[in-house]
Amino acid sequence: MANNARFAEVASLAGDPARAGMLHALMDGRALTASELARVAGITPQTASGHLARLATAGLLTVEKQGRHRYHRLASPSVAQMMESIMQVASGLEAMRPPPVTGPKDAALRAARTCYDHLAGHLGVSLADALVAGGHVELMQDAGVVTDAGVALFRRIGLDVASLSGKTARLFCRPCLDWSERRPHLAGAVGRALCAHSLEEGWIRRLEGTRAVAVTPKGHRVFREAIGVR
Amino acid sequence: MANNARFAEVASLAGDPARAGMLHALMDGRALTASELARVAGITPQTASGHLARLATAGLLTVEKQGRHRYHRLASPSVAQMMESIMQVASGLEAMRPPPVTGPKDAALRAARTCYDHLAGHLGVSLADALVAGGHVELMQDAGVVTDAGVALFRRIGLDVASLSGKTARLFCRPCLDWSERRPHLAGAVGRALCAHSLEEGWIRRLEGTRAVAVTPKGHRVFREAIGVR
DNA sequence: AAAATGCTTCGGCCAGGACCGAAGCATCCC
DNA sequence: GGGATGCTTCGGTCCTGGCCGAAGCATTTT
Repeated sequence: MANNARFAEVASLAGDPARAGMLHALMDGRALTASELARVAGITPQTASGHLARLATAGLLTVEKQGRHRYHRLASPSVAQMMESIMQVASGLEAMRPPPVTGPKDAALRAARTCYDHLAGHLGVSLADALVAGGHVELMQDAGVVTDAGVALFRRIGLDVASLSGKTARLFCRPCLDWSERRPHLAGAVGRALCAHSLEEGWIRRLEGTRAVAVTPKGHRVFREAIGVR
Repeated sequence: MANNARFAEVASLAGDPARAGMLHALMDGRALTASELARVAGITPQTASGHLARLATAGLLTVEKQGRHRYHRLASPSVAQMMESIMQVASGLEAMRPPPVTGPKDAALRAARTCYDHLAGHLGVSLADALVAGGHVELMQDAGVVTDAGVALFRRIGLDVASLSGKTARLFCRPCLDWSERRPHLAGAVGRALCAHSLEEGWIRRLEGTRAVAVTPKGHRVFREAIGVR
């Protein structure tokens, strides 16, 4: 079965610690240079170069040449979703394994981070909870929809979710199980839009070099007063 | 980052061709013995035993001892979903790679197969298409719902989907991109129920030793007349 | 031009792990 | 009991692939 070979190729590509580290670093959707990726993976540039070449020719990454830099990013959202689902399984094991070693950097990640294109961590889960509690979103295991009240709420904070909808009248969002909180948060078109909007409006901002984000004072206010978090 | 190690462990576990083959064989949700799995992977029982032990201690598989047989199955749906998402990425690459080598066995798989707990392949996609065309299901990229007309349709063929719904009034189903057809089919609670019901009613039956299924004459009739396939 | 920076290619080292044959336990059957 | 059958453990071979140092290109800077 030729398919099996491709499957194994992709999985083993993600299965090397150094490459996994680099892929993780790219999970926030940005493009990073080869040297930056070498640093986060803790390997020399030569070694990283080899890894990146393999990932690129396999189609997991796309490379953009710019001057003497080469910017790497995940080739598609489906790669990010694959990463998420592997994390999902990996964190599931964690439950019955040695205690979670939580460093200070880890704490920031747990508090709030981006999950490729949407918000995750404690912040992501809190937002989802508040939206569900307020009747703005209905979530189930496999899918979710934004209610009419939800559409109104999003418009109030300056986000026109109605324009995200395709031919259908309904507005869907995808629940995404959080590996640290073990509860669903908002992904899909709505989650992506909310995350992007929050960055634009300055409600959150990225922390240098990680996927972690910080909630600004303005963001605290909006999330609490408009959405009802906490 | 300790998480990274777990991630890499899981991915590399899936990244070995022999193990990938065994995991694939288990994607229909059934439990298989060690020797059966050794055969599908094309390796000796000793080698398979080692692989299975690793997969089990890592938590990807659960083992059930029964007499002198040991039955192995995927530990959880999240493992199946991980497999799906890796297949997704792997088949994405296929687009720009050598032509798909389609053997006769592959043809059966493309026609109709189970994807862990729901129907995929040409059959799965056709069913989804027909349900959407008939206004029984609304599908978008991230999620889908069964309409009132859909609930009635499912009841007509003896499937009480209303009982699947949790606390919410709505009935969700998850779209799952098909690796052979490149189009979405029905997964999630509704997809699972439809697949199980079809097996019970004898509309489809499993082909020995693979994930492929055959549509029976009775099944052809039901799918065509009640759901409007083809 | 010359030097610095970012990245890649080459060559060689080394460890992890995939594989099988043989042997050892269990369990079931006669 | 004796003999199949299913599975595992052990020991040993072999090869893939990850890693780095050194050298080689390409681009930008001085």
